[in-house]
Amino acid sequence: MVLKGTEAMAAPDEAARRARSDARTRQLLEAAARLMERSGSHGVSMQAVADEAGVSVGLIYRYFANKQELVQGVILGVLDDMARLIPAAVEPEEDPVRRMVAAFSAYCQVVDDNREAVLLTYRESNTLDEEGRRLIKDLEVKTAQPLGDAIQEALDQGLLVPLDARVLAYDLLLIAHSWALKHWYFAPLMDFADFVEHQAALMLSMAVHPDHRSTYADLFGTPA
Amino acid sequence: MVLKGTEAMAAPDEAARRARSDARTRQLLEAAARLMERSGSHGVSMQAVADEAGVSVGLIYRYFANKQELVQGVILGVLDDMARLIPAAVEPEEDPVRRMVAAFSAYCQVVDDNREAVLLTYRESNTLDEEGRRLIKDLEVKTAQPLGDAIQEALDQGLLVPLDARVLAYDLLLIAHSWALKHWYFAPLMDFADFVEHQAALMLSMAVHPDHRSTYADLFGTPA
DNA sequence: ATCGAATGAATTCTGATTCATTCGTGACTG
DNA sequence: CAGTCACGAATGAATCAGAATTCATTCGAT
Repeated sequence: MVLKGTEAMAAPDEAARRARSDARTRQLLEAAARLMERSGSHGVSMQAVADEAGVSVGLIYRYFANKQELVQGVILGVLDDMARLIPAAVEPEEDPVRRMVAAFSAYCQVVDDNREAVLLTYRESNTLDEEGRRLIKDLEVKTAQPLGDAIQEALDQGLLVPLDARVLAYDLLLIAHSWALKHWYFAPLMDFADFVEHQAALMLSMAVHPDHRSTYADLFGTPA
Repeated sequence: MVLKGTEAMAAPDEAARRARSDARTRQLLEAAARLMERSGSHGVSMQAVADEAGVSVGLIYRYFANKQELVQGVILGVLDDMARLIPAAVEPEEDPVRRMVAAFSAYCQVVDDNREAVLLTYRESNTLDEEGRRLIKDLEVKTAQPLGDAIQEALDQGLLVPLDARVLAYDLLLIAHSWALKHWYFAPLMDFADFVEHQAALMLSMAVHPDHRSTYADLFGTPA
């Protein structure tokens, strides 16, 4: 009876504990992200993260085994955001070419919203262990998936010139990243909206089959 | 007379000193580059650099005020290589479109030869101070110059569709970098030669004016 | 004999990690 | 119902480690 009693209690207890623990984890990751997006993981001490989160250093070690795990958590958080937001943006579009543009725009938007975090991914992923790097690569490939799918669809429907969907998808992913990576170069030339429109127009003039260009005239913009 | 004598001596002395000092500087930078390209600047101690170069730690501080200056030296060295090699590769070509391809190929080649160093640039440039970052940005822009010039020439001769030369040049620079940045993704799909050909073909199908495509049929390759 | 070059042990700093201690809460008992 | 017991959560000062940097000393060439 006593045993059963503690078991019955245990379930809700356990749930409550997990909820509180998840909240703490999120709180710590948010604090770490705020700081690291500004100064990189090496520029941020565990003490600083603790201060930012309003807790003590020791507590961090209850939730993350060491600093590397904390950094990895921050990066995975950003990639998770992308993996959620991009499919959502693509979904409403019907036409494959318009899906391509939607995916690319959404990707750019997420990059713009997380510019520093994208840089963090490039800066820090090499400091992680093999396992961590694999996770990050897998997630990144996953974020490119909607774009790749749209391109493949468009190819299948004969809307594009012959090309390798995986390569084009990754080129575009990289160009979206470049809004963060080379912001110092692009930002003086154009604002974010121009960047997206211009790059999307380049992509389309490159990829869309000549027979179908007229269908998408509205997407081509008026460069230079 | 004594004064004049020491002055007369001073000139050759000074030259010899500078020569030896330059050699040391190069020796140290090469050792540092070898190590850092493998493990990033944070993974390499001054002691390790000294060992690799076969000198003592203290000596490094005679040539570089601190570690940051050493890291900065390594990065600037890579960019200097690029600034030298790329113009040389472009120079022999006459036709602007072929100059574009030559510049892009050369850029890719330098990236391939210095894959780890390119990564180093992305990883470490944020750890430098404002002055160092400015230097690096300036040099990077300079390496994109030959490509940008070729594009502008081609534009002026009406060989391309209307586009912004600066943006296209930087997109291509980034795609060349991607051979290092995303090597884990591209390398399983294709070898280096395929990468260059495929990406160059994409660029041309994007940029070359339809009226002139037939002129460059040999460059388009046969994708997918 | 002089002087810059080179050495490397000692010093200092920085910041990650630990752990003995305290806190807060919920449960049990008399 | 007050008292207190148990236990996980939280603290933060102390420890530890790993480098960066310094500097008193030695070396080698002119």
